[in-house]
Amino acid sequence: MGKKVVVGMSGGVDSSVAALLLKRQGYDVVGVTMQIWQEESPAVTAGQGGCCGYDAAADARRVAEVLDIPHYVMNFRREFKEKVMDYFVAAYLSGRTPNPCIACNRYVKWESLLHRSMEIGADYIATGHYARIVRLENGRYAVGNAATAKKDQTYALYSLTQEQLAHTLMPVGDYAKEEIRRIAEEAGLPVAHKPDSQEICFIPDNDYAAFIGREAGERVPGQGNFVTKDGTVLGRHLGITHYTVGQRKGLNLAMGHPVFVTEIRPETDEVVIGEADEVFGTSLVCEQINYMGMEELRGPREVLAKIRYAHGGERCVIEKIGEDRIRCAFEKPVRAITPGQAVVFYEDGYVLGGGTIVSSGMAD
RNA sequence: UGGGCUAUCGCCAAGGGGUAAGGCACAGGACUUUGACUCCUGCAUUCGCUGGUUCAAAUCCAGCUAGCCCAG
Repeated sequence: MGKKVVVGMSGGVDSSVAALLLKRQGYDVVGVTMQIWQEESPAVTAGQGGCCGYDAAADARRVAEVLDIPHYVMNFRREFKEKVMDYFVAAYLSGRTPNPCIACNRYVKWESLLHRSMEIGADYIATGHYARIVRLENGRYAVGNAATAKKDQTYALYSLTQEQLAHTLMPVGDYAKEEIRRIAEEAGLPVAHKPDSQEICFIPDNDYAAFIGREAGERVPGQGNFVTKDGTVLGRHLGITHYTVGQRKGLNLAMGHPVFVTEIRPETDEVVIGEADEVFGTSLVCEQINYMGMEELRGPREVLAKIRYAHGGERCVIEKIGEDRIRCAFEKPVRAITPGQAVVFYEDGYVLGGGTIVSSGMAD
């Protein structure tokens, strides 16, 4: 028997094929579906696919049967609630825009799932992410770009530690999405044509402001003013949790031309509105750094940085400006640098590291 | 209550006799394992009200109403 690997099976095509590929490679594969959030009625979540849909466990079990591998369901609801949902709400309450997928990967999928998998004797955990684990010349592990830039998910994986990477497999990263679907189809997997996941899994109706309202109750900031950079009041807004930097829709401001959120001020409950060109910035500062491909950042270094999922990346120079603080100066202005979102640094197609954006700026 | 001006979609705004542009906002969809952005589609049988002229009026005429400006 080969090495034992626990595959996190979401019930979607990608993780199903991950299990299939690993089995073919000779691994001793165990399928595990994580229960992570309190399921709503089937009517609400029906049709949700991929990452954490309602019928996740059922679909995963059917796939496991076809693959003839054992399948278990592990309860991670407490971890998910604390590390993902609570973090998500707290970030919005303080005027930042969180990325729950990154938190879920870091704390639930890797910390919790990996630990429990080790406990049951696994050598690795595997997921259906479109990314590759690479070993660099400096001996360090890093997440490398998937074969298909279209689905690349390295951005959401920048926070993994060396230890975690050493015990992680991502077999799907070598293929394009179409190839994965074709493999699933040829193998007769019942989820071959299941739609891709999208939106925030624990907010099926996508009304995240309402979700925050239910979760935080009295703590939700009330209405405030829309103001211009120089303080002119343009109107009232529904509360800062309803907005994010770069946002245009839902402002209800008929200025004659599109206007955007350029800043959120939690201290005064103000949402600053500006022109399209005012949402661009040329620098940012990030914290809570995770070093991946590089062991440490000593001098200034030119890298490619992504400031959101699905961002093509922009050349910039990163420089350490404090313990756990990096400043990033972009070659060209980038749009909507948003506190709370992650910035991920790349070099030669792999992740050097990344952090959480705390502020943005123009010029130097 | 002397004079002048203006009244067209939620906001701004074309149109000056031939059968209601456009922008913003808004709604729906696409895209998307985060929020956004972006893209596509939709959005006044009707032009302050009432009459009149005309084959035909948002467009011309009259009265009314409302708002604005200048005088007082």
